[in-house]
Amino acid sequence: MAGPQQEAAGPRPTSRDVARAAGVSQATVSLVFGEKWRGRVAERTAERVRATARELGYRPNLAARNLRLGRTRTALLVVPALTNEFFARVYTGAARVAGEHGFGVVLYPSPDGLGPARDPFDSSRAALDGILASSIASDALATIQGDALPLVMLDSDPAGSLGAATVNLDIGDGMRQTAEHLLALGHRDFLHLAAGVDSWTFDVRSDALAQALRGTDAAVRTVRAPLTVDDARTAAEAALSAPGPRPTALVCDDDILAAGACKAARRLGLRVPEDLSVTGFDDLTLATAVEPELTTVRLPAELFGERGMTSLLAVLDGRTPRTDTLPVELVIRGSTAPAAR
Amino acid sequence: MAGPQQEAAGPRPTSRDVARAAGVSQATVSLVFGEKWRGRVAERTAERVRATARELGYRPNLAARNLRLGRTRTALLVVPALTNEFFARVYTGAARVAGEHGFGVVLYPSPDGLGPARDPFDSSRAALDGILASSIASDALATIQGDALPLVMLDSDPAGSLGAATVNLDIGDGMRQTAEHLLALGHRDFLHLAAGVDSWTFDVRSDALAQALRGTDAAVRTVRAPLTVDDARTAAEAALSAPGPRPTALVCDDDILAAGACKAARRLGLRVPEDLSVTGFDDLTLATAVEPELTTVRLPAELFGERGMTSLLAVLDGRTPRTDTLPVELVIRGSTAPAAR
DNA sequence: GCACCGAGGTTTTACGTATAACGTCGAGCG
DNA sequence: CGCTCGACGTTATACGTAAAACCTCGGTGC
Repeated sequence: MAGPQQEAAGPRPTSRDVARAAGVSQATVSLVFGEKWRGRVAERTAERVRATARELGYRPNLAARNLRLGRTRTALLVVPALTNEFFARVYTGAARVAGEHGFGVVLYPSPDGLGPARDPFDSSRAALDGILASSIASDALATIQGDALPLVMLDSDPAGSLGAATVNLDIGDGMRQTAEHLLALGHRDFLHLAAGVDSWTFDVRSDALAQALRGTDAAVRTVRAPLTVDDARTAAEAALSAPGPRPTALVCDDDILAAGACKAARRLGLRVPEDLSVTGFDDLTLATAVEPELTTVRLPAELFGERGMTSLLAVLDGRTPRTDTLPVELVIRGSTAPAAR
Repeated sequence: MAGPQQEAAGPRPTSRDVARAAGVSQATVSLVFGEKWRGRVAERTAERVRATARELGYRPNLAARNLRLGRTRTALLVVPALTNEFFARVYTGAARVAGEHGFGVVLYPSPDGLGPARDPFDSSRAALDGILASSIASDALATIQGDALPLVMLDSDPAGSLGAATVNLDIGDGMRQTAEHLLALGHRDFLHLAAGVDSWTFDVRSDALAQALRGTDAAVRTVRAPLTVDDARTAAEAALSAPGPRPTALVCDDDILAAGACKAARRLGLRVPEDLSVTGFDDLTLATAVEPELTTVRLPAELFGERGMTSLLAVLDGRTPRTDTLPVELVIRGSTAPAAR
């Protein structure tokens, strides 16, 4: 417990303190800690400096180093909400790559929106080198815009691009795979349960679904709901008990919506998948926790974050990152089955 | 789109550039941006400075400000994994409070462990003012220890405390409420499905459960499993099909484990809750997504993070934070029922 | 008429580090 | 012996900001 602590509190020791105690100049201390002392400092001296530093509990002052070097090795990740497992996984991937390159990741503060009174960047932007932004967090984009920092977008609308590099998920293809799977099972009456936010991703999914059904005799109706189990259940319950022919396939934009839809079905006395096929998106933990397990489009969330951070690091390095689109994969489980006759 | 951009790239303008362009001294610019210019700078001048700054696209250099002020308005949050919804919610609460006080939050890098080769603090600790650490992330604690930074613990073992302020969740009471609920339903044969990591929180839960059953004729057996749905299902399946009398109540340390346990029961042809009562912990999204909805102990995750950050800010402010324990609440849903005779 | 004052600035310095530029000194060599 | 050279350090400076200390000047009280 006694360890290498110094005499209680006092201000943190600086490189100058270490230098004085070790009988060398401040520059030498800096060299030793800079990992760039090959041939500049004798091993004996370096070891003495390190020992002294340890004794004094010295840690280089990051703020000073950042100022001196003009870079901070910190990137900002902008996502709507970490409580959504998808974005937590994006963060995980991004943070891993960042860490491997000695970078830290800061999150856009207060994802569920603190009052718009303050400019959130003013306070919580620890000095940054660059920004990795999910386009879903649309409200934050305006703030980012004014910024002259290097920017990489995650899944941005190619049309409305800011000229920034982008990493995409092939959401449209996921929707296509889903539709073809359901068509092959004989489904013709689709209900599309979409997330409440209206963004361009809604259009991508809707268009892909419509495209896939074109040329068939299948029809689709769309309902929107906020991204919670309860709201999805309510919306699905209403839609499924509406007059007219009941859909046999329920395509959801998210596993959370799908889970809610399954609950709605059960309340209405419908069996999944016998009476109603349900599909999701993301392949969250949720997808295999519910019964039946969800047929869903697996999105490579970690990889998404990794690629995004890799691209950002490339930009910071002066290189031009390739703009690529990550493939997605339909995972067929127990929530889909042949359409009832 | 043309907005207040300057001539393309070039190095970012500094306060000196703004000063020169506005015909004032650098100090004046600093005063204007310091929000502390009441009576020091005439309104006319201040407005002129602001206009010039806007025109040049000036943003104060955070690294320099941090160095000068000796504080960074940044706190580190140490949690095991953000993909666990509980910790994502802790983050959300902490980030909200931090944001309200102009603080940013950095996360301990690469929660699922990058190679131990590098000291993770070296690189990704953006210059910090303090640390908020969940004691669950035990491997990180050693690293933190050497640090002279202000520290607040989340749910720390009171015994092994580092003398740091602590915010606690009353996990033991949650377990007690669970046990009493099940006892009242007539259950006498308990199985305790615990998370795989062995930390002091395991002891807290085990002890509380044992304590609650003391004086009754009930018995409990314990099984451990890693914190995933699949592992929990496997472990529960094995335990439930073991020889001897089958437990009627399955107490899980986490909703994820409980979800896995429910799947195990279904595989074995047991109905939940008629044949087997199952309880969880945390009250995650999962808890109401599965069927039947889980009886579980709701932990105030956001509040937990908020209180922790509030305490940390108090410490940074030189005040002594009160060490309190947050109450938890058993939420009774559909996964528990009277014991079968 | 003069000391005083407050408003509205400016000059100067310090924060802790990294590194370019500059000694110093003993060894090697023609 | 004088000269160069590499190894090992040191001195000096800059990064961009905040703020203490210091000027200047017109108005005021006596």
